[in-house]
Amino acid sequence: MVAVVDGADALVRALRDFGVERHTPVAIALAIGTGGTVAGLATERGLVAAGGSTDDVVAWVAATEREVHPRWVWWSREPASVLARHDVRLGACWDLGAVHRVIHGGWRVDEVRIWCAVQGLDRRDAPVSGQLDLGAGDAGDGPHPAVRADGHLRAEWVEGSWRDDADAAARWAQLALQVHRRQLHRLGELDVAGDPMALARSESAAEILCAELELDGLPVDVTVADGLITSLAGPRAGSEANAVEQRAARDAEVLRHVPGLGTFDLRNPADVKAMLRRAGIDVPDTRAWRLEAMREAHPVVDALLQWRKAERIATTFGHGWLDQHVGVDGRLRGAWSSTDGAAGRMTAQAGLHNLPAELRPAVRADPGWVFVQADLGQIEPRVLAAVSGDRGLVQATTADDLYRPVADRLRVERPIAKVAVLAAMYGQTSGTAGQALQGMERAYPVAMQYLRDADRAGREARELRTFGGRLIPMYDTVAERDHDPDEAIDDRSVSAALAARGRYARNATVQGAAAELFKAWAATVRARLVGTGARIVLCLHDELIVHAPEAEADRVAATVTTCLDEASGRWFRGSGVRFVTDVQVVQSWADAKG
DNA sequence: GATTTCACGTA
DNA sequence: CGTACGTGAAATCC
Repeated sequence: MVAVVDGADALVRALRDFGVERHTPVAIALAIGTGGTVAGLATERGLVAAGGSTDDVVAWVAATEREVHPRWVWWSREPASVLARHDVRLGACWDLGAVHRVIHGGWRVDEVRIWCAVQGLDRRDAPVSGQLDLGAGDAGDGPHPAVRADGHLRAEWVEGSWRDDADAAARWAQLALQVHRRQLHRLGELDVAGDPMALARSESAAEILCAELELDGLPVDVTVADGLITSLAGPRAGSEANAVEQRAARDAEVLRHVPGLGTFDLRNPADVKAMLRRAGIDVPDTRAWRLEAMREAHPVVDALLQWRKAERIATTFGHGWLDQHVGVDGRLRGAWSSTDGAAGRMTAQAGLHNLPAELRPAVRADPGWVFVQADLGQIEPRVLAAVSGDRGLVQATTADDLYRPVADRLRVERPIAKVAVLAAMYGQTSGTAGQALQGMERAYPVAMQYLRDADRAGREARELRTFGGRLIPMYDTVAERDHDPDEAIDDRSVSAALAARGRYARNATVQGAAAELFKAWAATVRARLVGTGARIVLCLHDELIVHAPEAEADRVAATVTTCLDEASGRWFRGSGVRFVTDVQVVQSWADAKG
């Protein structure tokens, strides 16, 4: 049954006919077509097809949000982007792609992968675009117009043939609802200590957050940015010839320290290595940390390191970067991914996640606005305490500075304790960490056992999930080496690869759980800020920046703190672990003191 | 033209 | 012989 509607009241009325009452907990699938002029909704009892102007359709969805406040189910974040562009920010959602990544790991996702996974189909058999859809799998009408008799999605539907047709959009939404049911079932089967359902919800919310981060952007004062870049890398080049001239001038500052030794391309590491050797400095590579120790050996080293710094700004974060990624409205925008390939951290492009500290003064709140900047303190060891349940480590989290009680327990200085804890989590065995690790083993055996189990799972390429239930993908680097005929497979390289996998798995369990907590926190903050002027404008692994009107600053700061308690309470229910955040209200990112 | 290597910024 | 990511330049592969 498909109800065709042409207004907000009609839409809500149609939903009521399907048993969806005001504020009943219900999932409604949503597909929004071309330009937002077409929307299809699906409930368990019936479908709704809506068509009109973009403003109309957006308004109808917004009305449904107000009236029903459902959990919106969609294939991907696209509807959230469309709605956000029209300033409609929804509350709860279920993103099939995000949940797919939880269940199956990795970051690549599309409708075909999602569908094949829940239907138990082989993706390689799926029809591809351009192929005539007349194969054996296509005999007669199936139960759904988008699904072939062999169970695969029809290529033209995957490509978006439904987008101009409200009725078809409703059918597309119907499939989303079907996938949602299957994902719920699959999550219910997972055997993990955490709460996969809660993870699915917060990972879904992170997708909306990404859509909004892409739209809103990070406030940047272009004038300040321009000044900083100019002081660090020189003025904006007026022409290509001018740019070449500037580069040559920068290079000359280094090369003048090695007169008569030949000419070297500073952008070519092999050339740089040769240059240094001529100057009497022999290094295996020319990395900064290695050259740092050689600063005194020859003046060219210091000049080179300074050159590298300026070159970095000039090439990656120079005027070109500013022009390309910062809009005329003073917003730095890049694509956001809610999940990286390994542990599930958020990633961002356009330099949002690796902006050099020197440029942070340019990240400024608008006049009359402020940044509420918050970061999680010592998140990884606290998360380790929670996921492992090590009572001693849990006890240590009651301190503002977790490393203090750990140091007391290990009977070492605080810096040693810190190194020991980090070494355990990262799988480091060399250096000064080795000795302190012995103490860790005695003091926190449960946490250490947890890490060792992860390490072993990684070495053995066994399936491993984070506390919340995300599958950690295992890349079989040993097998990959087998395919390289040039490389001898000696025992050393095999054991090195195994050790690397162990470290990867060890770290991914901790980093992954931390990423999940962070996203749950960010999602909670986001939900709490809907309806206010404040917006999350940056997520940086353990740090959150909210752009807020000055008058709302204190309230937002309190919200950020409260939301951490809420999120961690849901995440690590009853773990007794204390999570802490340092919240600051600042005008510029550079003013936030770590 | 696409992929790999080196380097370096962030957490 | 601590992990992850994105980016740019040059070398390298095809």
